[in-house]
Amino acid sequence: MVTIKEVAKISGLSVGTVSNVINGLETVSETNKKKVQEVIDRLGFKPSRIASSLSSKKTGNMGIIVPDVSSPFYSEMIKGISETLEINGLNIFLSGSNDNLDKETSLIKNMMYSWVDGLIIVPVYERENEPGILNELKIPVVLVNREIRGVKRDLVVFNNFKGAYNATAYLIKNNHKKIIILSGPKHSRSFEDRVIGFKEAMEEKGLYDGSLVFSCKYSEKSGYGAMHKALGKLQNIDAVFASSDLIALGAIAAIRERGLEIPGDISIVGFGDIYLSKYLNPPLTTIKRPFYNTGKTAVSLLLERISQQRKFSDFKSEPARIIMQDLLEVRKSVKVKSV
Amino acid sequence: MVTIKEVAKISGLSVGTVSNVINGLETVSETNKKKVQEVIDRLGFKPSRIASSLSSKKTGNMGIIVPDVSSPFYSEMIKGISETLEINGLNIFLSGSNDNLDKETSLIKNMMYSWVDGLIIVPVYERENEPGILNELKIPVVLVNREIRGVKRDLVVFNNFKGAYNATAYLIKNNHKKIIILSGPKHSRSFEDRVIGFKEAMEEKGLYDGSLVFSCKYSEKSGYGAMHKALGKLQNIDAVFASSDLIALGAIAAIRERGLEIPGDISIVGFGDIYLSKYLNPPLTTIKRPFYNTGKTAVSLLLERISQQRKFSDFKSEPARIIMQDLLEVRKSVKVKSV
DNA sequence: ATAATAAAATGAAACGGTTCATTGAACCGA
DNA sequence: TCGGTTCAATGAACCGTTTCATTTTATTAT
Repeated sequence: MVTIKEVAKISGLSVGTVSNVINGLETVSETNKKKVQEVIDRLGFKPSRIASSLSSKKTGNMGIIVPDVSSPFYSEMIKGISETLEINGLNIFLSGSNDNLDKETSLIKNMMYSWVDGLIIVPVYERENEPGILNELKIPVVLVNREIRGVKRDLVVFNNFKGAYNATAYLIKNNHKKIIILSGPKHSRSFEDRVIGFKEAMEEKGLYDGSLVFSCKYSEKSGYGAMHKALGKLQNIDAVFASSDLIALGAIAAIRERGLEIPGDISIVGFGDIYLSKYLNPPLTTIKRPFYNTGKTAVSLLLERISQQRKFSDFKSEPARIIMQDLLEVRKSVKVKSV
Repeated sequence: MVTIKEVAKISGLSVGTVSNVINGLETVSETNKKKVQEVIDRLGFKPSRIASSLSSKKTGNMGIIVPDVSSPFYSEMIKGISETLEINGLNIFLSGSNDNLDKETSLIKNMMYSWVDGLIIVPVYERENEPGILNELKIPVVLVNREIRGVKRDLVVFNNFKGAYNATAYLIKNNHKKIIILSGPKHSRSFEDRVIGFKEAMEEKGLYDGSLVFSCKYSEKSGYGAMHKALGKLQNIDAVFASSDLIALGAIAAIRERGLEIPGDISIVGFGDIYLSKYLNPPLTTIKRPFYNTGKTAVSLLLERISQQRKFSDFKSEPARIIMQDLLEVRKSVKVKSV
C-alpha cells in the first residue's frame, strides 16, 4: 500500500506539502502541485481513510439504523440514502435494530466508537417516552419516519394523518359506509396519526364508531389475524383501510378465506405502496410514500447539519422537521360505486 | 471521548497493560485485570475502532456490494449478512453497484482505501470475461449468486440448473406440453443455467424446441414485453416458466391483458420466491432460493478465509464453491392436471 | 541467600495521515 | 543595501491504539 511518505520522497517534497495537494489547499505552487499529482497518479496513491480519520476526526462514514434491513420500505429508503451518500464520497454503515431498543442503543454506541460522522435512524418506537441516548449524542442525527416525543433532532416524517384522511375520504366518496381500520401497533406516532386521520374523515360524515378500529402489529400475519377477527365480529363490512400494505396483504388473505371478493364484496386501501402492491390482483389502491426521496432528504439534512457543526462548533439551530407528502395511488382494490 | 491513556493513568498502570486487558491477553495479573476493568467500566471507555484499525490493520469492517440495495432478493441477503456480522461485532459497509462495472470497480477501490477486512460481492455480470480486479484484490472476497468465468474466489451460488429443471419437470408432470421459458438476460451464468435446466427437462420428454425460448431482461417490464411477444408468436401456450419472479410478474400482467386466466388457461412458475409471490392471486408457484441463509453462508466463508489468512499469511487454499439448494415452492399458479 | 528462570509490566515506536508554528526564499520600497 | 512583507515549504507533534524489546518483579531451585 502506497503511503503519503513515499509520494513525498519520490516527488522530493515534504509530507505536509503532499497532504496539502491532496486536500486541495491553495498554498502550494502550481509547479509542485503538478509534480505531486503526477507522482500520485503514477503510484496510484489514495490516502488511507483510516489514517486520515484518526488525525482529522472526520471519517466520512455515516451510520444507518433501521428496524429491518430487508423491509420493502426501508430498503427503498436505504437505496436513496446510499446513492446520495455515494455521490458525496461517503460510506454507509448499515445495521438493523430489529425494533428492539436495547439493540438500537448498542448499535448506536458501537457506531459512535467507529466514529461515524452522522447517524440516520428510524428509531424503535417502544421507548417509554425516553428520549435517552438520542438526545445525548454529540454528532448530528436525523430521525426518519417515526417521531419520538421529547427528542429534539432533525426529522423527516410522512404526513400520516393526511394520508389516512385522504384514503378514508376516498372510500367514503365511493359510497362505502361501514369502513374499518386495521390500525397497526399502538405507541407508534405514525400509526396513531393514521387512526386519527381515519377518525376525522369518518366523523365528518357521522360514520365513526370505536368498534371499527382493530389494532394489530405491523405485519401481514397480524393483519391476517385482525381481519379474521373483524370479520367475525362485524357484519357487512364495506371496506377496509389497512394502515400498512403489509397489513393489507394479510387482510386480503383473510377476506379471501371467507370466500369474499375484492373489491366486489369488500374494498381495501393500503398504506405505503410497497413494491408488490401494484402487482397484486387486484392491484392495491394505497397511500404512496416516497421512501427513496425520504432517504435522499434525510441525507441532505444530515450533511447540512454536519457542515453547520463544523463551521460553528457550538451553533445549534432548531431541529428541522420535514414532512414528506403522502399520495393516494388509485388502483383497483376499491369498488367505485356511483351514488 | 475517553482514551486508553486516561484509563492507564487512573488505574496507575501503563497503556500497554490496559491494551492487553482490553484484548484479553493472558499476560496480565488477575489483580490488575480487575483494577483496569473497573476503571474501564467506570469511565465507560471503549477503544476507538479507528485508532485500533490503524495500528492493528484490522478494521472489523466488511464491504458488501450488490447490484441493487433495494431488490427484494438482495435486501433479504443483506439481512442475513448483517445479522451474522453483527454477532461477530463487525460492521458492514453497504453499496449498490447498479449493475455497472465501472461503478463496481470504483466502489471496490473505495472500500480498499477504507481498509475493509473482507468483501462480499454480487458481481456485475457484464464484464467481458475479464476477471480483472476481482482476482487481484489482496483481501478475502466472497462472490455470491453470480459466477464469473476465470475468477478464483470463494463462491456461494444457487443451483440454478437444478431449480429450473425441477420447475420444468413439475410442469411436465402436470401434463403441460407447450411450455415456454422467459429466460432472462444473456451473459448471465445463472440465467443461462436456468435455460439449460429447462432445456434438459424438456428434451427428456421430446418437448424441446428453440422457439420456446424468449429472452428478456431481469425486470417485470421486460417480462411483460416478452410475454406479449410470445403470445403473439405462439398458439396454445400451456405454461410459462419465468426464470425470475419479477419476470413472472410482468408475464402475469401480459397474460391477463389477453383475457387469459391463470392457471385456468396458462400455468406459470416463477423463480426466486420474492416476498410478494405468496401474496399474488393466485399465489405463485416458484423456485425458492434461501437468500437469507446465503448471506449467512457468505459471511462464514469470509470469516473463515480471513482467519486463515491471518494464521498463515501466505496460505491460499482452493476457493470454496458452496451451492445452495433451490426448492420448488408449490402454490397455486400451476393447473394440476391429472393425466 | 543467591542465581536462574518465569511472569508481569513498561514505554517507545509504529500505523498513515493532518495541522500548524516555524523557517526560508522571493519580492518590494526606500 | 537593508528591513519588512508575502508566499511556499517544512517537519514535528498529534490522533488513539497495538506491539514488542526491554526492564522489573516474583518464583523457584540450589
